Amino acid sequence: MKKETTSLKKLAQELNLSVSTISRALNDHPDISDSTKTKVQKLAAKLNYVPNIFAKGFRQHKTNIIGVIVPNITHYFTSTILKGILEEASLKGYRVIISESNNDAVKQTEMLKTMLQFNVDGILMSISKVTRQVDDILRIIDNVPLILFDKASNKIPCSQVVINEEESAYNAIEHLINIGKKRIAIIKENEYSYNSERRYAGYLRALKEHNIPIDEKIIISVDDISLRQGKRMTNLLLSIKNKPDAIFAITDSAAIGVIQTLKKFNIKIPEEIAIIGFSNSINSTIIEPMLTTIDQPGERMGATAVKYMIEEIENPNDIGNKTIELKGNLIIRDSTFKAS
Amino acid sequence: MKKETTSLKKLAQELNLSVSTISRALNDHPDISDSTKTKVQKLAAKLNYVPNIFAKGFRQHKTNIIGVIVPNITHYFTSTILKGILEEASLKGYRVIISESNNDAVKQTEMLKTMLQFNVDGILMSISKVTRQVDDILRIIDNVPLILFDKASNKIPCSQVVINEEESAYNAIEHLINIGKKRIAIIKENEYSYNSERRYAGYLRALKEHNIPIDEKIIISVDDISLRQGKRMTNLLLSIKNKPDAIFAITDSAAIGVIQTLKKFNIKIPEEIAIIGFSNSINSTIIEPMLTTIDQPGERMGATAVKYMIEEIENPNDIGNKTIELKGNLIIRDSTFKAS
DNA sequence: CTGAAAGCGCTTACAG
DNA sequence: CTGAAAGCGCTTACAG
Repeated sequence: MKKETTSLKKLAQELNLSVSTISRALNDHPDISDSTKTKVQKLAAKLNYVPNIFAKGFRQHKTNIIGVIVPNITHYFTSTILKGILEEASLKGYRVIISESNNDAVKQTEMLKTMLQFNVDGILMSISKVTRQVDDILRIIDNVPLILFDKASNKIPCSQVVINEEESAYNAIEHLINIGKKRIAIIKENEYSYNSERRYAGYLRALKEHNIPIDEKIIISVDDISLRQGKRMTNLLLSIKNKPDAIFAITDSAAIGVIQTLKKFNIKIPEEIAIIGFSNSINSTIIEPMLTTIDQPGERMGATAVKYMIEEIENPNDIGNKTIELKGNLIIRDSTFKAS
Repeated sequence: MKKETTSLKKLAQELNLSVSTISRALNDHPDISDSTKTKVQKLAAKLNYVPNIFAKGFRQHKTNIIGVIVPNITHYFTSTILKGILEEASLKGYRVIISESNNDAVKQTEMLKTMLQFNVDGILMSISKVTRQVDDILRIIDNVPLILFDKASNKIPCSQVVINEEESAYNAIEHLINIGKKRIAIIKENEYSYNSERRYAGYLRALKEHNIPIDEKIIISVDDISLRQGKRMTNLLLSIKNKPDAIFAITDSAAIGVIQTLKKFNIKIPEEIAIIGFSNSINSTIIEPMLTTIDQPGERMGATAVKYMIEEIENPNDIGNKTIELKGNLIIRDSTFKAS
């Protein structure tokens, strides 16, 4: 049973003032005398008054809630982004409603609709891998500010906060070239995926700029870029006659599968085959040899997305359409370079 | 700029009916004729009507929002619990607001207050490690259903969903005894922590029931139970004259630190020293040797907590006060038992 | 079967 | 400097 909560009305009765005056006093309105203000504020504190955000939001068409949709909350990188979102939002007085799309486009649209129903002030989204139709998403944009992060899309005209995926991948490949690797394989995603496409583009550009021929036979695409697939694809790569001398797996977990398989075959890492992943997940320092990878600033990404979101919420006229790129950072470890 | 949304009023005007009738038709009220109902529902669909949950909730004193407070969203186990919470809540038509306490008791109280301000229908919480004062929490209980999960407290009279921590630890220690270990160290937490206390209790009971003397010298307490501390404490354990032949670290990350240090000193695992962790995190299968640990059903814990929560929300008279224990599952791997 | 009216807790233009 | 009143979008007891 909910206890009776103190409302403006109650405070008004207690002090023999009108509800309007109480409201103004609590909001520090310039019209109200200081003596009244302190009187009201004291009583409010004493009676543990908490404004009813719903009534307020309902009245002002503002809820101070930001909706967030991510494919999978249990991915470590995603959870660090969420941490950044929560922290920044909390600082600015916003609450966050989180939903998972589970990489299901239909569910994603559903979530978007519910978010609208909850009158969120804005939506932050990392789009599902299988989002082919963006029509549903575009329709939402009309009603409420939307900002995409991490898994973005150039088909959607809105602000986007991403990692410099292409450049990071480029740097990774260049590092492999610098240590003398000449035949560099990539394990990427099959389905259209923003991250995969961008990293693949960086891979291609690096090879081209260094005049290394591109060989389709060592460009491997998989459905889901998992540890298990990393293992399977390594078996495949080892079976071709002209083996690669380096493998760039576009996620850490796949890269770890690669390492585990190479170790099974007693292939020397990095001498025979070097490996690079992407994400700097915790695992990348636990696998032996430790994995060279690209660190992504998750918390900063989340905080940045929230900042731009609040900007748009508070200035509804200039809806943004810029892409903010945060820098990934190549972390060189034993899987590409032996210190000793 | 928000587009004009369709309200009951608009539908009413369009159809020359009253707002009351529209409301009833949409809610499938028995009083309304079928013909009116279909007419209204068709137009609503056509005009893309979405009810304003705030007006509704405001009116009915119900928001269909569940508040969730956790110490740290980036802990893998926590994120799996959240996944379960999100899924179950979504199925039942509830949204979830998530906040992090960062193990800060003051912030935790703040979060509780904000949750109340947002009129959440109920609060699900995993309490911060440093919660000494539960007064603030107890005050909240009066206003809204509260259920604790994972990090619980017997000082708070409310339903709690936890793992059978004590029994799981007991099983872990018994397993060590079964493989012939006689001098079993534990690395646990210093500060009061529900999980640590329960696991420690299981450790003590197992030793007692198997008539193994308890030796304070190999009962190690640390401030934060991290990988780094796992390493440091292993150094300490190796420095004492009568070394342990097994180490139970109450988290996987600490256990991994233990393994890494033992490997550095070329100590054979599990022959010389066996190791058990707790959580079955992803890391536990990547470290070599793979870690024996206790698997905790995170998603099920989250879903269970939500189920009981909705129960309490919908039957405000019988506030629960039971403890639901989910079973952890000992997963035996190479760090305690060599298959070959 | 349908409608008019009150009210949820708040803010704000208007009046004094 | 303060108050009375309208209204945000909805539901529901009351009336017919």
